[in-house]
Amino acid sequence: MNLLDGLNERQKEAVINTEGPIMVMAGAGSGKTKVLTTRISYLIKELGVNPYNILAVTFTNKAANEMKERIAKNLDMDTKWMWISTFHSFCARVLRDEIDNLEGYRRGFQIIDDDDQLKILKEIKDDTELDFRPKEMSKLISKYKNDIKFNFFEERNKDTFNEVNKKYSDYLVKNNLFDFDDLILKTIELFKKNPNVLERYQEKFQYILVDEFQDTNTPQYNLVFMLSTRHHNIFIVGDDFQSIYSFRGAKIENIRRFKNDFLEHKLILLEKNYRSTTEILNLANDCITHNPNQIKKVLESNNKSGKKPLYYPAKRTAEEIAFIVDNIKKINISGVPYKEIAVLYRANYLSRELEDAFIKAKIPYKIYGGLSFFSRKEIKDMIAYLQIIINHNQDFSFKRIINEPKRKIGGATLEKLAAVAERMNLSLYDAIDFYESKSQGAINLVEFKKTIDTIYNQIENVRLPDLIDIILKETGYKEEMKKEEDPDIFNDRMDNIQEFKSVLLEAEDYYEEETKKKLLEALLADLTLRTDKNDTDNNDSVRLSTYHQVKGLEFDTVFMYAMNEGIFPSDMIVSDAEMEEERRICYVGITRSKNHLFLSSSESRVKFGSMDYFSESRFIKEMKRPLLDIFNPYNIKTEFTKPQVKLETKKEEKVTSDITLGDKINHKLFGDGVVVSQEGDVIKVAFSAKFGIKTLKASHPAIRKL
DNA sequence: CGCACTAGACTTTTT
DNA sequence: GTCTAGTGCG
Repeated sequence: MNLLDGLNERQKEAVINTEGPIMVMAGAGSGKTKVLTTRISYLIKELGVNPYNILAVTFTNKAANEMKERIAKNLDMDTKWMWISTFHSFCARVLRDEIDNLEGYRRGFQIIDDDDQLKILKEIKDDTELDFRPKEMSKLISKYKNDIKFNFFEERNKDTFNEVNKKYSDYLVKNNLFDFDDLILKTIELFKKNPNVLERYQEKFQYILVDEFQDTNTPQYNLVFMLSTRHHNIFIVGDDFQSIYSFRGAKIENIRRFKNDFLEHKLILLEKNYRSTTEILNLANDCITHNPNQIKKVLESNNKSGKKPLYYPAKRTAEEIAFIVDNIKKINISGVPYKEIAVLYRANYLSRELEDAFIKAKIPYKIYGGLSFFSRKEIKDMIAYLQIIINHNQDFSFKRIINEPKRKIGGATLEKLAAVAERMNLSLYDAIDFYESKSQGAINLVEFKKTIDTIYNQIENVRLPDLIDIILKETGYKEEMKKEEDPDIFNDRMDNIQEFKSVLLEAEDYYEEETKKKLLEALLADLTLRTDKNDTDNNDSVRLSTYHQVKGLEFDTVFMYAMNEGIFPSDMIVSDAEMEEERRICYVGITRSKNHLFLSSSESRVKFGSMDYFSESRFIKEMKRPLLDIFNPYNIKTEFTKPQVKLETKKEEKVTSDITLGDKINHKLFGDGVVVSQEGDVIKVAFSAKFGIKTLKASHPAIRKL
């Protein structure tokens, strides 16, 4: 089969124009991934380019893996070793190979995540007189590193920042650690200070491709720019309409910068949308026209027609949610699997109220967001153990697990040990040999060292998953877990560890290093970058998540929940530029749907524990009415009335909700009856023979307790 | 050292 | 409402 089959003219153009800088502006659903993967396949198959000479960078592991898979399929070859990766793992890979050229760092460096970063900052706070909030500081440090502007309220805060920032980066260098931002920055530093190294990579990467270009920040742009100056074959794909990560430093201006840096570039527009119905596209196009500073661009319809998006302005969240639940059921019965349905919202806290309703309605769902698999405590502990086993000198990991499980090695003992290490210029682990004391602490330290040595001596002879079992047993970790946690949590944690073991099993095949130790080294270096959420189980459930998390995905049916002013757009927005980005988030939401789109709002809702009133989102107000159908169960005018009645409704709900099993009640229409079942607000009532058993809402005004 | 209690935060977050 | 960081006590 020909690679180019099934591509439209524009897409083909983007594939076969292999030489020189190319900028592809690809609208939502216009076949961007297809173009990227076909282009790489084309380079290899038709032009005979060595895969090693191609570099493709993305932002998520998921996108990188998907590209690899598609190319593997196209060319029927193994692609796991190709340079198709996230910005961060690309940098990690370069740094691992070139670390000797980077001053201050050594082999076996470790990458830390946000959690670790916070820990270090707390440590700095405890060790100094500096007064700051670690969480706040970590945000500032990241902003600083990614060239994001920020202001200090007071001059002395600036001094504090500078001092903490200095201490923090010294800490990282001393402990041979990189945070996520460092991976990019230090790679740039490496290239700047070693022109010969840079030249090698410039020479190597004859073809460079960048996905989601509108999301690149300044350092990422600089990195890509540096690499491409030799061959100039740089291919970027982006969509300024979908730029929603400016808070992470992403700069739409990079598109303009690219035009200036590569004046001879060729521009290709992909505007033909293959995803959504005409009705959905019309709404998306209408939405984005309200951004004054956006380049005009219209998604062309695929002439696939469907239903108009349906908007429900509810009075109460309960009604709004009932609308969603009802429609999910209907859509599902009509043949759409749950996993093709998504309920999207602006912020994670909005998922709670939905979750309760989904449980009651017995709709399978999955919430995305929250802790990633690799940031769970037990997993991080296991990683730290592996780290310390193969590299005893990792003080950072040492500190994490020295008293985990509890070995009665407390702050005092550790401080003394740190002093010894400092004096003799040793790692904490090696300093144990010189810790001269007869205290219990000393005995415990030696005991710990023995345990680690015992495990170390076994690594070459066992399979990696078994190594975890050995750690669990030898260190007493499992026993302590069993003792400390209640059975449910214990089982949960063991399940996670089991999952981790399967990751290790996979790794044994994946990596080609000759010793177990080297294999582990390579794996551990990658692990922190594997933040993909537990995405593996492909059971059929509705997806609940934020708009940000579904960028790049598509669903048959999308619900846009809580379309209220102050929620979406968020009330944290202050500038016009931010409001435009907020509108782009709305655009991203709309364009996720293929066939059905539902939007809803509620006049009253509970935010942070207290009831409040919200007007409908400006994004709804500004949508041209003919593009939307309004759902109106009461058949009254849909203009919002001001909420005088609301407090009463609330009271009523409280008064009547104490109806439970066996209660006698009166219903305005059905007369007297007895409650025969109750599940939350949902009750079943046995009325007289004429009406039989009815399922009702306990809080309904027609019901009165007798 | 580890707990229990209180005060405060609470938008998004590809890595 | 719910989580978590920080404090203070046993």
